[in-house]
Amino acid sequence: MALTDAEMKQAVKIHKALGEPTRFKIMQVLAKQQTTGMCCSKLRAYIEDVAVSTLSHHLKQLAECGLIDFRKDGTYIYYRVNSETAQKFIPYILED
Amino acid sequence: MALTDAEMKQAVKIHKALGEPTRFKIMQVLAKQQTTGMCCSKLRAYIEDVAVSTLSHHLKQLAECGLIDFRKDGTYIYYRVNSETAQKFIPYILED
DNA sequence: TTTATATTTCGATATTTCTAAAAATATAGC
DNA sequence: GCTATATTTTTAGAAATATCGAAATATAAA
Repeated sequence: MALTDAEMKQAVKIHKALGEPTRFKIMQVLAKQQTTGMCCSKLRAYIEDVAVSTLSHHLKQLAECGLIDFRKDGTYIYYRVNSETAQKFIPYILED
Repeated sequence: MALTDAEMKQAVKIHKALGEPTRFKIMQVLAKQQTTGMCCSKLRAYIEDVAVSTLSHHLKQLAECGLIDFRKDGTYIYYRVNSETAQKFIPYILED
């Protein structure tokens, strides 16, 4: 591969993001809903007790490092795994 | 893959370890010295200004999550990447 | 046994991160 | 316009982490 400087910085951010149990769990849940995506409040049902605001912070961090994408639809925002980034840096999370 | 509970915990630890620039750099340096391994003081020459004690802490953390192994030889301790763990969780770091 | 070198552990401090409540923003429907 | 719902941003405190220097440990060599 031979990472560029930018890719190395992204890699560190990605690992930092995944190095926290709640965010790791979020990624696992989203990895199973690849196609449709999932909104913040629905995601919350899958995650152990955590405030919505906290969840929002985590989602922001996952989005900032490129691990997830989102699309707005009315008042909802649907989040889903960015499979290109995931495939590149953490392929194991996409495997069944 | 379908990670076991223990593997998920290890994965979080691994990502936390790599989510810090100095430790990420250490892994990159060690990934190039696969066969021989490298001792703490030699490693230091490759890493930006950091105290030996700090380097030691980082190496301990990388070893605890299974990313690196070490072998003692006199007063030296040679560290090297655990390629099985690396291949499983962060294969990209082993490529070229 | 003394000296030198390599590494780790301890203790203290500075910084970062996580978390949640409250306030703010955005959109939809009435 | 007002109300309700979904989400984000702000703020602040608590907990975790990174860092270093000094002391401790381990081994080798003189």
